[in-house]
Amino acid sequence: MGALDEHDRAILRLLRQDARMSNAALAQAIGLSPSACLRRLRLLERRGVIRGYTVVLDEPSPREGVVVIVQITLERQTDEHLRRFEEAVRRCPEVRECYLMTGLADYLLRVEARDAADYERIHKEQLSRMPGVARIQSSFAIRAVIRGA
Amino acid sequence: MGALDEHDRAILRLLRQDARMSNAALAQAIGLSPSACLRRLRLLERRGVIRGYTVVLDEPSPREGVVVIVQITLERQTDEHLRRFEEAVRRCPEVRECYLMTGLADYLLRVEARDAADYERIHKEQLSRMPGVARIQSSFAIRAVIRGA
DNA sequence: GTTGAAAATAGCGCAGA
DNA sequence: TCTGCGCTATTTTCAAC
Repeated sequence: MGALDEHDRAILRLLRQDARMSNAALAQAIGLSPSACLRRLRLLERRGVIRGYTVVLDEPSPREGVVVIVQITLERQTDEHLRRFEEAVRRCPEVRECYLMTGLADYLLRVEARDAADYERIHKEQLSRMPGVARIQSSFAIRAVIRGA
Repeated sequence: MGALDEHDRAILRLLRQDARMSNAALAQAIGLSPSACLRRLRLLERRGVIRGYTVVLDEPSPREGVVVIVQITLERQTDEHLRRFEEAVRRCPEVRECYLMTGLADYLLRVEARDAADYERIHKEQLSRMPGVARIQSSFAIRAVIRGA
């Protein structure tokens, strides 16, 4: 049931590049009729393969921003709790990386903010409001020696 | 020039949640006519504020290898010690990111290895031999939710 | 920023391989 | 079951105000 065929993969590949392209253009690109293409798309959404669509914003120039390593502990570690938290974290553009970890904390995040005040906003408005969050521990990077994306 | 007003921010906030929502719905949500809303959207795209749109998938594109978050404490934090350590860490290709941190540990690294045995080799032959290293604490990532470079 | 009209698109039922 | 076709409501897009 969980198998994606060639058409499904083509849909995902194209939408990754431009999620706002019309279904008509999408259909033509993969060589299907618009209705067949749309039906596949809705099925991918309903199956949960596609969680949503988001805008890619212009990133603040990497030298200016401040990097914060955030360790987050959830109240519970059930599949449902993990799933809901991850869904929220994927929608937060300031979170550049996120790993489910072994050890004390559940998640390790790399967050990029413009400055300390901006991080305070992200902490208050985004991180602390994510579902199931029990504890947030933030460590500021003084300097990047080797920088990620 | 670079000022985003309340309407622009509303557009970005809504598109972050669902980039495929229709311009008509977007316009209604922010209280503007569809054409005014679309003009703002196109302007945000042309200005580069909006870089693009992508689909949020259930799983990040799978890549091979295991991610290990490594916290390293140095024996001393003098400039010379930091410099020599950083020089060594830059030469180690398995270290994908490295930050000088506030808090308990001095450095936080993201290391990518092929598997656990490969990480053991990196730990033994590279990390533990870096100059001035007092303590190495490794945490394995179970899964990448949002993946870095 | 708004209105309105024309073109394009989405979304749905239905029939066929 | 999945595809393609036709139809209608909705949406996009552009012009004029």
